[in-house]
Amino acid sequence: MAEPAHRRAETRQKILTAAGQLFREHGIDGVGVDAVMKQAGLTHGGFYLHFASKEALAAEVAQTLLQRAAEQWQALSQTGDRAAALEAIVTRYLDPDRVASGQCCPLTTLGSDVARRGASREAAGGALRGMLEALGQCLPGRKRQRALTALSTMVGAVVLARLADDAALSAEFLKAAADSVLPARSSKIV
Amino acid sequence: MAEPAHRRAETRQKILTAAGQLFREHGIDGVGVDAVMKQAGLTHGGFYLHFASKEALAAEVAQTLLQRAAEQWQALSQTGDRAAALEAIVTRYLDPDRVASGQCCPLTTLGSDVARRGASREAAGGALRGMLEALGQCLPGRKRQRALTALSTMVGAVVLARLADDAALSAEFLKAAADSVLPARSSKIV
DNA sequence: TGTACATCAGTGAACGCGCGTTCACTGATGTAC
DNA sequence: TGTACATCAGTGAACGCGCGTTCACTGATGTAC
Repeated sequence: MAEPAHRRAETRQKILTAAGQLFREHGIDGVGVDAVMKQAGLTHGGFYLHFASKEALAAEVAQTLLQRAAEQWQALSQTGDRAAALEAIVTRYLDPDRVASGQCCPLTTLGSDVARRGASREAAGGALRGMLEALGQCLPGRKRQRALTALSTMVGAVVLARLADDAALSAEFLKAAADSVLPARSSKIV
Repeated sequence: MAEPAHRRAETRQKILTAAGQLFREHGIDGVGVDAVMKQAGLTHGGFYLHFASKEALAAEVAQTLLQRAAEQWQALSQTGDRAAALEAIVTRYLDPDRVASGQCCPLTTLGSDVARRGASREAAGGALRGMLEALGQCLPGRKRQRALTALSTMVGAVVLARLADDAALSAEFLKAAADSVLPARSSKIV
């Protein structure tokens, strides 16, 4: 089988995945169409069979990644008890290996690219609202206030960890953020 | 008078200032040498009398802005009592007007540019250490831990405020971060 | 089952624009006499 | 004080590379008979 339409969609997906990886690693301006296609195992000419322009690809990548991130948080926030859900979200988000690879939150890796292009501004807004909602469901007390602070702390920690020039400082940021957002944890661990 | 050497240094400074403004606003890749020179009131040809390349300019801009930011924090942290110093640092950093303009912390506006270019990586590290030190001097208790968290929260709040697609959400992030870093304040204001 | 044809995803050479960089020239400023 | 000359910051046209985009072509896959 492998009907043509199916193969086509598969190739399109391969391009999206390749771009998602490279854009987060080197920024949208730091990656050419040819590099994306090469990573996807294709040659650059075929790109325009799947996307109208590089800018259109960038917008779709940003939107897809942001939406997926928010959905993952919301899924996690609805399983198990609140404390466990929060811990799952936070430890995954602040995992040093994920931060070191380009796999981490698109807010931190594509944030400035998105902020500057009008394109996916509202996708970013939607993702922010989704993530705040998910956090709010896991947090006790003044949910809104705490969710806003927790998200800021986590995003800041990842940004700073990626910026720090030595691994020890990076780890300090991630650990301090986790301890701050998960108050119970500081006694659990040690 | 206006000896030639003096004028030359003045022009160089004008270019640095123009670049600092434009790079923070549109990203390093989003601004051409001609735009920088135009903003400085010159034509693009003269650029290479002052800098070896655009990349060299970018490195110097990043380093200058990062260093200045750290020095300002350190200066503030040594004046007055601790609580006042902390409040001065935090309210200035999270001022909505400064965030909305490109004037805010270079960590948040040039962060990803710096992280990706090897160039000014260690300047960023130095700035981080300086800012943590300044914060630590103003905070009570477990200084290191608190400084790491406070910096993450403030940086994250600014990043998210710039990313949010509506002004109300931006303001929420900034206010929540200020209230979180300045615990006394939540009762003061209301 | 086998052959001829149609479709279309993918190829890779070529185009052209933008931008970083160079360079011959200008013109203002400071110096020598 | 005035004139001729030297210096050099700044000008703007031109160059060339990189990269986004186009297009004529290929070759594999599926269909008709």
